[in-house]
Amino acid sequence: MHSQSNRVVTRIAPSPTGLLHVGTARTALFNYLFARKHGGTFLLRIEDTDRNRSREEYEANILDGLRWLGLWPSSQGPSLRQSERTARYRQLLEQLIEEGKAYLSREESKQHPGSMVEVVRLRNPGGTVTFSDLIRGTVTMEVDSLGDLVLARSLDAPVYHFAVVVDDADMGVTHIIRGEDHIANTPRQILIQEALGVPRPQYAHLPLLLAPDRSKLSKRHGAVAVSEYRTKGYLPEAIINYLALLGWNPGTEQELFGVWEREGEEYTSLELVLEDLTAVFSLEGVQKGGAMFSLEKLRWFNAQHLRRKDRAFQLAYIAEALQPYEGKNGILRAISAAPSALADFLGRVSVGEEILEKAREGEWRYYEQPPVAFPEYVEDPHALLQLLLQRVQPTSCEDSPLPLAVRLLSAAQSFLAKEQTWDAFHLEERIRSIFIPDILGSLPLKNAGSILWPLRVALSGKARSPSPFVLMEALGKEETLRRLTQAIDLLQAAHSEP
RNA sequence: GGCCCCUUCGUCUAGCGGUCUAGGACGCCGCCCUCUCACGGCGGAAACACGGGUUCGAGUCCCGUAGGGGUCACCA
Repeated sequence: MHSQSNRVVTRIAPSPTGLLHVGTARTALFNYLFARKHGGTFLLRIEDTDRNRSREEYEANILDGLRWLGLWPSSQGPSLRQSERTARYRQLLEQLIEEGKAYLSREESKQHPGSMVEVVRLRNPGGTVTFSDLIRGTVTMEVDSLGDLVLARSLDAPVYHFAVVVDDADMGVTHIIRGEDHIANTPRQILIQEALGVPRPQYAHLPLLLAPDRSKLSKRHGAVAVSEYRTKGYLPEAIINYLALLGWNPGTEQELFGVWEREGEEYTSLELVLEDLTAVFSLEGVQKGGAMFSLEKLRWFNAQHLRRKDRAFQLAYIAEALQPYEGKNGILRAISAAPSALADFLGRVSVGEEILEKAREGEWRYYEQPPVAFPEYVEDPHALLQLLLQRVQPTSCEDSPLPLAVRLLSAAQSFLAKEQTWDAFHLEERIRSIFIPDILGSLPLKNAGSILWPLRVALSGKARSPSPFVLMEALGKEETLRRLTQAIDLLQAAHSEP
C-alpha cells in the first residue's frame, strides 16, 4: 500500500455533520502539535461516507475554524474526502471477498427495514485483540462479540470503520491521536487492518472533554462550536492556549503560552502560541481522566491574551464588539484618544460579548455623555449633587461640604486650564504634587480623597469609574473643563437655594 | 446490563516510594496599593474516593469496593 518511512503522519478526521466542535479542535491541536514537534505531517480528512447527514456548509465551517485556529493553512483544502474514494474502497472490498476474508451477505436492511440488501461482512477470526496505547498502555479486548462486522452497506457504500482503516493506511498515518470515545472502536479497526494486511499505526486515546455534569461535552451543554466562541469574541490565541491545557500539561508551571517581551511590553500572537506549545509538547504529559471544560478559565486566558495584543488590534476588537451598541462612538473616541483609557478599559473586560453587555448596562456612560445629561440626573439633579459631595470631608463639622466643593472645583478648573501636557500620567503628578497640597493648605478639607472624589464624580457621574486622571485624558481638556463648570453650576444652584 | 477506560482542592493540574506539614493556575475570600471601581501585588480557605495488602516507609506499587465516564449501528 503506502511506502513506510519513519516520518510522523497524523490526521484529524471530522465528519461534516455539524459545526466544528471544541473537542474536535482540541484533538486537531494535539495532532498538529505532535506532528510539528516530530517534523512530521498533519493531514485533514473529511469523513463524509454518510451522504445523508453530511453537509457542505459544515465542511466549510470546519475548515474555516481550523484555519482560524491556525491549525490548517488557509490556502489548502482537505487532504482527502472519503466521498471521492468509493472506487478505492470497492477495489479493496472485492479483494477481501476474493481472498475469502469477507463475504457478501443478503439480508434485511437495518437502514430501511423491509427491503433486502447485500452487505459486506468481515469474517471475524475471534479471540482477543491487544494493542498498546501511548497514553493508556496495553489494552486488551474480546472480539468475538463483534460477530462478522459489516464493512459496507454495499460495494459502493463502505461503513466508517472500513473507510477509516483504508484511508489511514493510504495516507500513511503513523499515529492515530483521537478521543477516548474511539477506544472501543480500535479492536474492530485492527481486525480490518489485519484482513487488509496493512501496518498498525500507533494509537493514543485522549481524555474526553467533559460538560459540568461530567458527561461528554455535547451540544445540549451550550456552546460547543468553535464558531460560536469566535462570534462571542474569544481569541484563537486564548482558545488554543486553553485547549492545550485541557488534559495535558507541559510538566512545568507555565500556563500562558505565546507571550514575548519587547521594550518592557508583552505581546502575544497565535503563531507564537502554537510555536511555544510545540516546543514543549509531548504525549507523556497527557492526562488519562476526562477534563471539564470551564468557561471561567477560558475567559481568563482571553483577557490575558487580549491585554497583550497591540493597540490597533485592541481598538478594532472593541469596535467590533460594540458594533450593535448605539452609544459606541463616544466610547471609541475616548479609548482611541487616550492610551490610559484603553488600558483601563481592557482591565475591566475579558471577552467581546462581555464588552457589549457592560456597555448596555451603562458601564462607560461617562464617555458617551456628560453626567448632567444622564437621564436619572436630568430627572433628579439632586442625586448627582449628593454623589458629588458623598466623600467630601471637611476638617470640622462646622464647615459644610457644599461651598467647599464649589471652591475646590473652581480651583481645579483654573489649575487645569493652565496645564499644557494633557495625559493621565502628567496630570496625576501635577495634581498630586501641587494642586492637592495647595488645596489642603487653603481649604478645611480632610484628605486627598475629599478633592479627588468630587473631581472624579464631576467627570464620570458614577460612584465607580476610572481615576479622574484617566477620565481627564480620555475626555480631553475642553470637555473636562466643561464638565467641571457643569458641576460647579449645579452646586451653586443648590447653594443659593434656601 | 456486557466490554473498556478513568478517580489529587469546586475546576484544570504538579506529584513518576522517603524531598508531601501535598505545589501551581482559574474561581472564591481577605489584606495591600488606592478618591471609587478595575488592574496589579501579597496572603487564606480548599484535595490524595474507600478498604485491604506489598514495603522500614504509599498520593505514588498490587488487589478489591465504590463512584464517574465511554462504548456496544448497515452514524461517524
